[in-house]
Amino acid sequence: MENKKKSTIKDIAAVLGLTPSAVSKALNDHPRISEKTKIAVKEAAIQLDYQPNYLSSALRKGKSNLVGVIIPRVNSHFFSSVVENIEKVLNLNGYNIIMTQSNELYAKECQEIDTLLKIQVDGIIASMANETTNLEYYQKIKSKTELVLFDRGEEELNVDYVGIDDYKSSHLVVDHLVSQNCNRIAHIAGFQHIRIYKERIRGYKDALEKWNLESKENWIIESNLRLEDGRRIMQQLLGSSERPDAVYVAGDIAALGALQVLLENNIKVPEEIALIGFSDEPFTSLTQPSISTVNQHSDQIGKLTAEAFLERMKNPKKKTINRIILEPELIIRQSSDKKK
Amino acid sequence: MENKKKSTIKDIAAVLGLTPSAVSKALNDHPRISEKTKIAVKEAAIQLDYQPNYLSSALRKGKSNLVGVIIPRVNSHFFSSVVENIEKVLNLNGYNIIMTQSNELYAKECQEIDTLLKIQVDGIIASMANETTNLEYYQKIKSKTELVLFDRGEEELNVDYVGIDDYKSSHLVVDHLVSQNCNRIAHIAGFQHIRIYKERIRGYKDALEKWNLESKENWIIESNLRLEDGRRIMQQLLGSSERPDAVYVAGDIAALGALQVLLENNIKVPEEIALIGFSDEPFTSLTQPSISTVNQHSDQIGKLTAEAFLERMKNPKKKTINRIILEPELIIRQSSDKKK
DNA sequence: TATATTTGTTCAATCGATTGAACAAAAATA
DNA sequence: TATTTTTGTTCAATCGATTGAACAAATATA
Repeated sequence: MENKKKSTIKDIAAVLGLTPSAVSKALNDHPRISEKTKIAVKEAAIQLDYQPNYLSSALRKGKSNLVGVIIPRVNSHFFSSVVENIEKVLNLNGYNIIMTQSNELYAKECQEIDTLLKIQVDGIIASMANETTNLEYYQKIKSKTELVLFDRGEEELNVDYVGIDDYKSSHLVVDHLVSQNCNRIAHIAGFQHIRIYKERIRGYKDALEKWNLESKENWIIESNLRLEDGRRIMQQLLGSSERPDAVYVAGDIAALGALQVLLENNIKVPEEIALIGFSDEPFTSLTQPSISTVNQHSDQIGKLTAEAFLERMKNPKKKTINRIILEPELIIRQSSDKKK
Repeated sequence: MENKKKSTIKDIAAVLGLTPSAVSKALNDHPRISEKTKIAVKEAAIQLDYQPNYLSSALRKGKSNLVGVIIPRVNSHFFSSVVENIEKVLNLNGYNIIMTQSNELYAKECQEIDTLLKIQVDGIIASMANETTNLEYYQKIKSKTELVLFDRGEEELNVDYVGIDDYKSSHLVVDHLVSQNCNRIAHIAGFQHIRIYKERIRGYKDALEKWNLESKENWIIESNLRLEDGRRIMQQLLGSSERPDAVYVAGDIAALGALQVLLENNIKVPEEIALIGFSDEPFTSLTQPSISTVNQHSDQIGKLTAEAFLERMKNPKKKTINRIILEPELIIRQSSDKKK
């Protein structure tokens, strides 16, 4: 009763009295095959519910048409939006993607890389886990297949990259806070060993200097930027001798944690302390007050990353590296907008 | 300079002066191969950084060792936790998973199914999209490969299934609310065409009846259970002539939306209106007040689903269907706990 | 010593699709 | 009519690993 057999070109060939190779060529629109046979073959293929055996053609062609995508976590609007857009572009070009998440863990990331290499993907698009400092596994990818990075990338890997201008983002944030008459601006930061967070810190410091504002070392606190990190650090800032009048958080989730603590302590946001997050996660517009944040253009990043990947596939040994840096956009919401 | 060639058993054979078949057998611990050769071969394999070509062995064996997992969305703790646990169990058994999301859309789901079938997965584990009512594509999966469902499943598909007792969950919720002296209990529900939501509604009605409570039809409102749905429906309930004193929401995100509206209207939770969600998403313990909810044992569901799948793979033509139903657990938090 | 058994390896076919070369038939050109 | 060109198809090798059968050598048994 169960009829799980799949039909092959052989079956089609048998039905039409042709050879498998003629069928294959007909399906692939080979110029030497007559229109008549092509039509007959394609009809028979539909009749028999023929699905090409991906494994065999991939083996023969030396190309799986699968692309591995590694992201730190998927329950983030930024990453899932990027992946969605990568998928959209790659699907149009005949690729299918396999999405995996590292959960920000180095060990998991290594395991995922091994899996992807094992199933012979044609290339890997990745954004590195927070934990990752050892680049060995990324070197391994490079030695076996193509690699394109987005958002979280390391320059020394010397691969194609798409991201935003993190340094400039901090300037946008600080400039805006200054315009709101803030002058004691703290920064709940990500870890410096990750390039994007280092850049945000550098931008933050330079922007403060630009405005002749004090830059206190204990106003820059690095963390994993989880919700609980935001809460903990905000509490710490509130307890310090000199309270900031604005906090710039390098991630929205941590910013939410910080906001929770502020509200629990009956601190008026933005009047007493203004708050700005990073990434434009959807919930930032839903909180009370809504949270100002930086839009990273996840859709654009996804699209451009996929295009960079396709470019690389077309030209695997091109020496020049493609680095695409997008302009950040500050989204001003209630948490930093002191209307006069 | 770039050295992206991968070594094959041929290379190993050449190095050791053996034939490829001897190498293959040595690597697979064939009994007829001598210990000495096995050791030599395995050593050479490491030396040459040999990775078996997954495509060729999959083709030969007629088995890809890939399992497709389709979930409605990944930015939900429930689903990502289930997938994580499925992956854990399947990895131990030599399978790799390909995770895809339908985004609750029927069209996307169909597309993902086609992709998975195309790349010849050995089976598919899925939880159906909210939108899905046409089971044609799931029938297609059944006709081509193995299928196991969890959480969102349809009985008429007649496949292995793992989920919780949704009917009983509603009883737990209502019983608890009654114990808190609530007697006007509304239900923000999911759509009836999805079995789990239908069961929750049925349990809710029966539990009300059990306690001789009025069951008003306009206190059961179906939706997609997104945040905005929760907000909209809560507003609607507040505006109605007879306000409920408790609201049972069939999803945590919608419950969060409902809570936001309650707080915005300065309604005391749980004193004036008690609130209970569903799924035990992590944020439910972080809100102020924290939200009571139903724990679906996502880790267990993942583990058991994977095991059901493995069982099915071992015995593809077994006629009896495995239906595993777990006990729900009510987690009482501030939003429904009126301490005496 | 002759024969049977065990052991270690090679041979050759296979999975399904692809592809350049070969070939025959039809059409075009000289 | 003879020769070249075009067209439509088949042949055979290939991708890399697997596997049953075959074979030779070593060992055991009669």
